Amino acid sequence: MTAPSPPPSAASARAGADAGSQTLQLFERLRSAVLNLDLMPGERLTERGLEAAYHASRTPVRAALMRLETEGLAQRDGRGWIVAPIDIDEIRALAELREAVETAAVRLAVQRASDSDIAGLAELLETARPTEDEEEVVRAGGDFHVELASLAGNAPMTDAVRGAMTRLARTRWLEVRTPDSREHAWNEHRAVVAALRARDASLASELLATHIRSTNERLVEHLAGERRRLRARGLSIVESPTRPAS
Amino acid sequence: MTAPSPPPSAASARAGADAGSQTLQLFERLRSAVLNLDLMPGERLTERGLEAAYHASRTPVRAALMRLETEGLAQRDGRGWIVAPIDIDEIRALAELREAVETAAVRLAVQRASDSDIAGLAELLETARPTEDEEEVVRAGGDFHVELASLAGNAPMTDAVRGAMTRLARTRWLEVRTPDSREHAWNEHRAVVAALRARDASLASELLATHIRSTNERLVEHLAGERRRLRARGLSIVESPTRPAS
DNA sequence: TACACCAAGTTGGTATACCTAATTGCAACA
DNA sequence: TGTTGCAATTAGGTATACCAACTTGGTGTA
Repeated sequence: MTAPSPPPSAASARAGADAGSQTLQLFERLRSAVLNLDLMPGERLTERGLEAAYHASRTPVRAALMRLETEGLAQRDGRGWIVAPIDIDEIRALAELREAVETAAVRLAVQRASDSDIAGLAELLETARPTEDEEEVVRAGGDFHVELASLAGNAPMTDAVRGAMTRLARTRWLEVRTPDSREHAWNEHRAVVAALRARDASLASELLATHIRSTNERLVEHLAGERRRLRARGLSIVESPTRPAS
Repeated sequence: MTAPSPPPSAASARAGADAGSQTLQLFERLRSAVLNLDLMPGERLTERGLEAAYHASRTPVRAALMRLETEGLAQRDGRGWIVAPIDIDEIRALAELREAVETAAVRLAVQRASDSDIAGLAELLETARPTEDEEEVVRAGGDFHVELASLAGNAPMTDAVRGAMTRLARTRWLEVRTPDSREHAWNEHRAVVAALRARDASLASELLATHIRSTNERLVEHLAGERRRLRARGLSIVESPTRPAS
């Protein structure tokens, strides 16, 4: 196992220095490595390997792995750890969850969001528009959905959406490859904001549901179609039999 | 801090013996202590105190605390830890999340659940009926909703419902105090199963939404009303200003 | 009496040593 | 040649020592 990110030059063992910073930084670095596919889905992770690669001791490594596990980015594999595989069934399931939660959230947002809240969301959308940087587009797309959900003023709902977007983050970069689909998604986002601004809960909800569903369908089709090609690039995509419960 | 559960008589430091068992047992004991209110909401937890009280070392204590944090049963408080307070706004928010997720789940269950799946759920309901033990009723009530959600065959949805029920577990015992409300909730559960059996998605969804909403309203009213009395019993209930996001 | 200041204790963060289970490799034997 | 068995290695689980930040209590001075 090699260090996916350049290790800090002087990560000397300053025990206890600026509390939590070490653990948080390590977590962020591991998280980025997983999301950037520097650590490939399905890859084995060993605590001692990460310890060496990131110049941290096992305690913060374990803490980071546990946090990654709760985010669905790492999993236990027997006694050990693996980077969470990309699971096409999970992607489908998360889309269903998102549709349920986000449509409910936007209905609440219609009631609760202030005009300035909505203006802020619209602004976020506008500033994200011109970006050509793919990574930035993906991040902005995820942010939009999280910000939209947050207008419901319901923290657990926001957390649920954020969690789903995190789990989907590694695959969503696939969907924005073409400028077409990029433009398409952006227009749908704008339509949702317009309906929200018009305080039309049913329209906003319906537009959002359609957006989530269609975007996900394209993504899943793409993933299934490109499966062979992606595998050749070292990215394996599993398809677990639908498990009724976790 | 005293040991809320009887410490194991011979919890000698058998390092590494039966892997994970120590950590899991500690987690379960801490979790039970929180859910049983042996550790009171808002109470300070220190890693060294728990280490001493439960005869475990800090490593599994920290792991257990981190897991409790992801379940919403413990929180960071500055550098330290506290048992998660009972937050009436969080309860309201979780009810909204549940309504969104569970109604969507039951609609999916109408399409996907087999007759035997539904029969199993009905059986769970029947066997839970005669129980007079309050704690058992609460557990069964939570189990019902989780099992119902699981019939959608969507693991993230099931996890979301389970997580919400866990966060609500410490307050739900309040709602079943009267045989009336107990009976009431049980009847509503039965009606949902009947609609599910009849493959009537809209009816099942509507019944479930009403059930969740009305049960939660009763609970929140009760909590607000009994706030003073509960505080006298050492149970403080906070009401955080609605935070738009976590 | 009030307040500034310092020392001791407490606490979470980190590093690391040790334990046992599981895996791996090789060798001896059938 | 295939299989069994043991030893070395690896890896996660656990215990614990040490660090720095923070808290607390008391003391001495203004």
